[in-house]
Amino acid sequence: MSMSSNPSDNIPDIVIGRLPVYLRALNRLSQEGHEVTSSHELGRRLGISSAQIRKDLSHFGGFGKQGTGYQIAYLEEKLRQVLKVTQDWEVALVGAGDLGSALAHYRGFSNRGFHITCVFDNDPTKIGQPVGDFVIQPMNELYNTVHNRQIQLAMIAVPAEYAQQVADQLIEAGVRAILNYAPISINVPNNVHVQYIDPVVHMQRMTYYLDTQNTPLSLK
Amino acid sequence: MSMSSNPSDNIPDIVIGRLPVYLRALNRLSQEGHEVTSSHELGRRLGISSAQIRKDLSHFGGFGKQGTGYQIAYLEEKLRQVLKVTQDWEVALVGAGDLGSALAHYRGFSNRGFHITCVFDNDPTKIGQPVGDFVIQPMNELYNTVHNRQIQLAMIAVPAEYAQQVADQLIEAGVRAILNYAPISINVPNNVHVQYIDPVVHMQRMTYYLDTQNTPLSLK
DNA sequence: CACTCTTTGTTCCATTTGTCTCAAACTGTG
DNA sequence: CACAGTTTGAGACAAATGGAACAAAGAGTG
Repeated sequence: MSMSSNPSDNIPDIVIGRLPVYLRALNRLSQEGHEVTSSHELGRRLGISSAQIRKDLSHFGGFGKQGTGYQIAYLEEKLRQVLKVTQDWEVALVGAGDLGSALAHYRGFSNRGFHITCVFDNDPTKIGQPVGDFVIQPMNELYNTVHNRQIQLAMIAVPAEYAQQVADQLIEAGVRAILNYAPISINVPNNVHVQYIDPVVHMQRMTYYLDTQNTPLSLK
Repeated sequence: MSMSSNPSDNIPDIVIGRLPVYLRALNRLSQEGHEVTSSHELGRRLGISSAQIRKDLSHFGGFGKQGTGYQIAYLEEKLRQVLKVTQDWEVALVGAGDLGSALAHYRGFSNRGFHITCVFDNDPTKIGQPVGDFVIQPMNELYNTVHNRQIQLAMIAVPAEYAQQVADQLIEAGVRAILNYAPISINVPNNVHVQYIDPVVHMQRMTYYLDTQNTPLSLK
């Protein structure tokens, strides 16, 4: 019973989805010099009820102590174990346009355990060009590179019309989790996970709540 | 009763959150030359049950026809009305680093109705520099610019340690919806909406489901 | 050591969310 | 115009999610 993070426990996806947010808040708390925290403090920072935080964490074991709260360093370590981010992960990037290049240069990945170690594009003028510490490879090298290195994570940063076929190729090569920046939904088998980042979708989720007013735009 | 998108109906947030995804799929269907679709077809494309799509849409009125399905152009228009994206929206961008610059240059916004029309940064060496069609403004101009133009939408692309104070300034100037790229949770009043984009969080939501294996990394 | 204060983890309950089912409506065909 | 085949939208039901409440455990105080 001391085993934590047993996938057979069938933890709801929605709970897993919150854990990275908790982890991020804990990182910050320890950066700020704190050593202990409570579900109440975390909840206040995150805008989540303290009961929910306690319940979420209790799925994986009792990490806190009554009367005291949670030892931040300890809880961070435990959450990293649950999320499997104690190890580093290699990530394949497909698409070396504006967005892909920005992702390749983004400094926020490596210090949190994700390393883009190969970049693919189908544009002949880009192939061979350096991006970050690597060289852009042609698409026909995708299978071998990803398969041989057993890369399980990929980011898609190609136009929408290519996203599905890129996803198919990645999955065939062994990728099991995709962060999709292309503005389109993709179909994948049940054992493959997808997360979507489309800024416009995120914006459209908020405009519903705003006041309509004819902002006079001098835009062509 | 012919009014759609009455906020007093109190539509669940989770329903609103799916509408932009439906809209995106409809855009694509019409691009592909289709004129009608069905909840079944949409569901297949999006990996969502057809019943859910019908129920979500029925919150806003009967947009379909039995035996036929949905007229794509009509449903697109209706969803745009519900989401209030028939009009264009001005967006303020705070932070002109790598990420902010990439956002300012991203072409995917304007053709979907979002226009970044001002950019702010606190770095004296950046102020006055052109970014896209605009010039980077100092932070002390934020209030007047945002307030005078009645800008309701903003993106935060500054380091985590500045995100909260930037959010506070934006809200004071009248912003009601924030797309936060800073890797930190921010506290806002109830009438202000926030969406988060943190690629690492999205990645960490997937590693839980992957096989741990010591990928031998030759990374320092 | 008694007493107060704090906080966790669990259980129970209310609410929310999603799915199933089906009557009614529409199309197309012969 | 009858009939077979689709598909919507609504209502009933089931599953999931979130929150309230509380016993138990620990810390601090005098």
